[in-house]
Amino acid sequence: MKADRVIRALSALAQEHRLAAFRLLVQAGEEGVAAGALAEKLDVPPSSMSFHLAQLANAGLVAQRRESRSIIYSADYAAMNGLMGYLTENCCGGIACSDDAACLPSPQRKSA
Amino acid sequence: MKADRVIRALSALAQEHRLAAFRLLVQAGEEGVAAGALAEKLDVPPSSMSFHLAQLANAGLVAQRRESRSIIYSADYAAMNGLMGYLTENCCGGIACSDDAACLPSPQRKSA
DNA sequence: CCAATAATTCGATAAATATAGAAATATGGA
DNA sequence: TCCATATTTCTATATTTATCGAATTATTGG
Repeated sequence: MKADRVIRALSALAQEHRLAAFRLLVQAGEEGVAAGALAEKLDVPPSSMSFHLAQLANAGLVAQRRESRSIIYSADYAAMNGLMGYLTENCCGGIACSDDAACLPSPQRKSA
Repeated sequence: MKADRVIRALSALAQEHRLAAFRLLVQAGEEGVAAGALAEKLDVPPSSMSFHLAQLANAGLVAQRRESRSIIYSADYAAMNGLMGYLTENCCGGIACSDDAACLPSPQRKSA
């Protein structure tokens, strides 16, 4: 993952409503949630919600698909993984990285 | 980890120089890096670097200690873990979370 | 085609953030 | 004490971001 994209992802998540929306999407799974439903659940005007969803989409954190009149958003788990990986890259300079308290469980994991 | 603190952490990381600084600190480990060394390495004026480091510290992502004339910054790995955990909480609604392509390796991990 | 629904884009304004020079604060050594 | 070093705080300015009503675009059903 490139630095520029990581920053867009972090910026996208660094906002109350977007963070809340993303978490709802993470929990919703592949099925996703409609834009309007998110707006209602978060008590945000539709135009504001749309603005925020556009940022999440631009950062590649969510996918969108039309379903009849609604536009359904869903979390992109691969992007989320990429973000985590970038932050923890070369954690601790390789030393003591398996130490429970000091570092992440599996910082440079590529796949299961 | 509380939402407010998560947002401060994400905001802190969502900036070119701060993200770069944090990554250097993550890689440096417990030893840490002096403020001036970071400023030089990132080619940022000392006052700007100080501003950015203050944000990282305020977000709880880094610790600082004085060592003679220098102030040494180091990454707080526990905070980083907390951030990751928050983002992936209840990933996929519990379904298919072990699936390699769909979700994180160990999203709700509490300790090793 | 027309009305209703769902969402986005536009536009104007308010608020927060980044930048960096200058001044101030701490530390260590001669 | 005086000077050099290391960093932070102050201050001003430029830039970016958030908000949300109004207008616009897309879809469905009558």
